[in-house]
Amino acid sequence: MGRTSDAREKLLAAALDLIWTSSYGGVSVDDICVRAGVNKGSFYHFFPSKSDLAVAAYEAHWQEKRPAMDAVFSSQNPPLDRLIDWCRCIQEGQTEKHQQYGFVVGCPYANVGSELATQDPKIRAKTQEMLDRGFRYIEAAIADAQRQGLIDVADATAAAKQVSSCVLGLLIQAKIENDPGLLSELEPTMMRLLGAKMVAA
Amino acid sequence: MGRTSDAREKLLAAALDLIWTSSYGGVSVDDICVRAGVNKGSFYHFFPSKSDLAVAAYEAHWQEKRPAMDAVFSSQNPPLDRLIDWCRCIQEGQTEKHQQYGFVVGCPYANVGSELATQDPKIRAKTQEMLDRGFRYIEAAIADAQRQGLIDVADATAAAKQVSSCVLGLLIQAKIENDPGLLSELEPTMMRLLGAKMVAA
DNA sequence: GAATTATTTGACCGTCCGGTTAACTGGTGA
DNA sequence: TCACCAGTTAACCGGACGGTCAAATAATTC
Repeated sequence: MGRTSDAREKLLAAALDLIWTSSYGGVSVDDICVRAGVNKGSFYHFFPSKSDLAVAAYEAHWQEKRPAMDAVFSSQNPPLDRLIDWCRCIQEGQTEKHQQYGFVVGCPYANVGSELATQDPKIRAKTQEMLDRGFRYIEAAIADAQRQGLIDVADATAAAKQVSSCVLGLLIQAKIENDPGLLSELEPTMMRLLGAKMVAA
Repeated sequence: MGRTSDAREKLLAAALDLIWTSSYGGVSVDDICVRAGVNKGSFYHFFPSKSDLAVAAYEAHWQEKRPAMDAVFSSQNPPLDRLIDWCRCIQEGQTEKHQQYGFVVGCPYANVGSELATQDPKIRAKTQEMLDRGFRYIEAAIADAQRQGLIDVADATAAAKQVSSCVLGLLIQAKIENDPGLLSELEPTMMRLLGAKMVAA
């Protein structure tokens, strides 16, 4: 009944792309509509507000990236390799964006979270939820590594918190210095934090 | 010749306060003028643009905080104590802001840097400069600690980079979760990263 | 093919945005 | 004392902002 449309999906993709490479406040609803090739009226047919679109866009982005995360953090993969592979994914992803846009763009969730944490409770909570989903992968990998005696940590959950914070921090630093090269420190920082037993490559 | 005025200082203080607790994009020139009790015409008498005010406000903030930093990082203070004291300063500062405003506000420099890195080159560069000033204190403390055999690091500069990234990351995380309690991890994360020899408190 | 309904269209709204202007004011230095 | 000029005032600008709406349209179901 009624006609069908891909306008919703086009809006989600346009919003993610524009906000990620700029900022929430720096992108207008008109900008998003133009990029998506959709009229403003249609925008408000699908989303009640700009912030609702943002929340939906982050959810959609996660659903798209989830299979890749599941692959990297598969229990088939040795725990420390999961973390190392993930570091490489981040580094490659950011390097690609840097080549595309001329900027290190950072973590899409942390970007808006940091921008709007004190202004928009809905977006703050969503950002927290998104980051928590990533956190659980790290936590599981670290817990496995701990069980297998590969690392030297007392509390796997606390260590995972430290690791995820450091990743966030390095991404911000790389964004501010606009230097994707900083991300080569991702893996060594992580391993040092975990007291990983060094093995020859 | 001509009259004198404290409007400039009032504008700097208002801008820092409002932008820190909200965001660059979330605060208008009018907001800043109202808070400062100054007319818009006066604003543009002292500053050519909003972003120029922001840059000046961060510079002023640093000059104000600099004596405290010099005290904490004094060479009189043992190297690891400098870092520990600094962690406590951050924690106390953020807790105070949290009580005042109901929000963890994070690092003022990193906030705008992250928001505008891809949009405003002048602000990106200034943010990088501000963070680098802080970095040098850390670097010096870590180099001293290394010389005194208090920590286990190969490259003091690289270790300082890791430490400052982790601090930034923890601040972002605390802001997004709006929980100043996360900042109690500041010191343990740092010490772990440095391979500090544990001493009884 | 008719009835239904999801989608599209684009003009429109009031407000706020960063920034400008020109006339005015009053403290300061000579 | 008085000329000078840094600082103040408030009205003003064009355009962009997030959001609304009623009419038009097309796909789907029966």
